[in-house]
Amino acid sequence: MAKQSLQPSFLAAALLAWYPRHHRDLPWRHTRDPYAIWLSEVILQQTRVAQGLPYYLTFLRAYPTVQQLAAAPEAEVLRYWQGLGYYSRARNMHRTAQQVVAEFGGLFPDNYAGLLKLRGIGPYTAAAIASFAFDEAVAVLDGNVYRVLARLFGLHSDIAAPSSRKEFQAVADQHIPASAPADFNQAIMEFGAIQCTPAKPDCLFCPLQPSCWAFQHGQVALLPVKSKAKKARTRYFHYFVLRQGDRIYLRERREKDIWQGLYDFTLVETDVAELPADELVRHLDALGAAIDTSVAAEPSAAYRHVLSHQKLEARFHELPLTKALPDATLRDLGLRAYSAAEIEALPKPKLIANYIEQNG
DNA sequence: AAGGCGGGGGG
DNA sequence: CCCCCAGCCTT
Repeated sequence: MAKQSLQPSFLAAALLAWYPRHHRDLPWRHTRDPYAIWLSEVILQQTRVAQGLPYYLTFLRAYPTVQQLAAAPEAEVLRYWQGLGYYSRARNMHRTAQQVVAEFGGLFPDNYAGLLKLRGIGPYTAAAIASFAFDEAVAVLDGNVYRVLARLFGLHSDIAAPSSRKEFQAVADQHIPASAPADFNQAIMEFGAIQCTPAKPDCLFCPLQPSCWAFQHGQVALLPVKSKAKKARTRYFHYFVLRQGDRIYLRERREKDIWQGLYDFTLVETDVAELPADELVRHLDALGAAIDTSVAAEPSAAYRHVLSHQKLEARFHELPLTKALPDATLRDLGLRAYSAAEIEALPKPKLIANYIEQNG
């Protein structure tokens, strides 16, 4: 078969022909509302469609407009985000909603450059909103697009390196048609998600197979080039589940660390798996905690929780209190006693939500 | 440029 | 157990 040259109009035509026959029917593809598009794109930034879809529907029902999101308490916004991860996305959305309402009268900027200035909106999300909501001809560059372009054109730059962006963006911008920027962007991402997948791409039935550099050179499995992330470190968390009656003490995580803005129990972190017994006693004394030692139990088995950059090993010490913690302790540690209903409404890391679900 | 930030699915 | 999936912000 003769190799075809991959001209801009040819690639666009092929993708635009492929898209209507293969694309998934997803709710955010039926709206031109920049607010709804923004929400879907932020959720999809680091989340699979199957995982993000229910969150999109629930979130949009809770906050149908940017005004309603802006007026919500941050903890409530985070509670809707619970389980999705990368919680700075929700915190940034909340702050940007407030800015859009306060400074722009509730109207989003209608172009790429204006959108890019907003907190939490980077090159990808700005291009997505600008093209989907406002028909601006700026190409999106996400993981799918990197992969498709690397294979089609034989681009060997490391896609994990920030410096590669310019090269890929230039190629993508060269191929996006001014007549259908939104459909082109949807199509090339969907093509990467369905046809030109990371593993075992469907080259046999690919309309671009004759003009695909990687296929013609037997390098489909070698592209894109991507340097490896470094290994995750292990952290050991020793949680104190301080209970008084049917209430449990929790605190908001405010430090610059994982799970900012979410609630968990007070804890001691060590670099060893087991907390030495004398360490436990010392910390409880420091808390001013009056523990019912007749009920106090051994710590739980280890709960392993894997993040992309950290491996957590958590043990939970169930500690029934005979009286409330001293006010000074509550102040120092930011602790407060919450009822079960209050705890349900608080945003919590998956690890903590799982533990409470299993242990009341 | 490098590091930090969650949580899934599949082999 | 390993691998893969990734955009934005801060430093």
